[in-house]
Amino acid sequence: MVTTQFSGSAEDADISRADSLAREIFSDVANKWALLIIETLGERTLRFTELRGALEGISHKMLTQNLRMLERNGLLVREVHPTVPPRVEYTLTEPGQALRATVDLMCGWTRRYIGHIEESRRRFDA
Amino acid sequence: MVTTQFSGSAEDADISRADSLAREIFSDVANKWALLIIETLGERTLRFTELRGALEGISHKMLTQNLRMLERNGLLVREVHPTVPPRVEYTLTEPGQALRATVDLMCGWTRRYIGHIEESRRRFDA
DNA sequence: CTGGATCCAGTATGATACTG
DNA sequence: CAGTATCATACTGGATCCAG
Repeated sequence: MVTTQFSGSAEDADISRADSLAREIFSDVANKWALLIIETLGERTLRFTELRGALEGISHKMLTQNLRMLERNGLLVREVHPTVPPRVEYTLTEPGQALRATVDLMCGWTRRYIGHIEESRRRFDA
Repeated sequence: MVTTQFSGSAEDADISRADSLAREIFSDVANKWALLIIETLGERTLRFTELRGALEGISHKMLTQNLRMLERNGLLVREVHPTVPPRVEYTLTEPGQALRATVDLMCGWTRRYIGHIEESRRRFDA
């Protein structure tokens, strides 16, 4: 990944820069709420409050922070309708949709191994 | 996922229990270090110190914590060789390997969109 | 409705020292 | 080498209040 490592040439500086950037992106994206937002927004465009309801358990602040972060990375777009009261909609971009595909797989993985894991935990906790 | 929701029947309790378990698993797994460990260990069995070297930036404590958590969930096995000095090896299980496949995709995603993202960030930060 | 700002508690994390 | 325990600290995340 992340550890791309071809090295040896004169572009070492570029490579390590790209690596650290990849790390940074990975750290941004590889967190519970970010992935859950991507997953939820994958199905359809949602407003702030709708999203918050769908996520269940996320705080106002967390949602805002993560949305800003995802917007900054270009994974979603924020559309403000200048009405009153304001109406703001969040939509996944193409990169966001692409990421969503991988999140779907993780969700599928969870469903598939949930039994395994529950059993493993029982054994471990004993 | 996570939001499985068939509902309506008498097994609602079971379903919501499964959902909360799925949530829990997802929270465990969807974090930077856990995924990076899975990814690194995917290539081959490693010892504690090797793993720590490969990850670069992780503290002794964080590594231990995450390894315990992954072991508890049955994503990897911890093999202790009773020699002196001790030798402990960590290997991905089948569920672990399966998860690794999805992490690989995330890594691929990062590589593919790293340019997009860098550009998006520049625009956003202005 | 959306979201920024602030305050504060709880937790995560790192450094260090110690054991087998 | 691997791992635990302890401690100090930074940071995260939640609650609340205010504004457009």
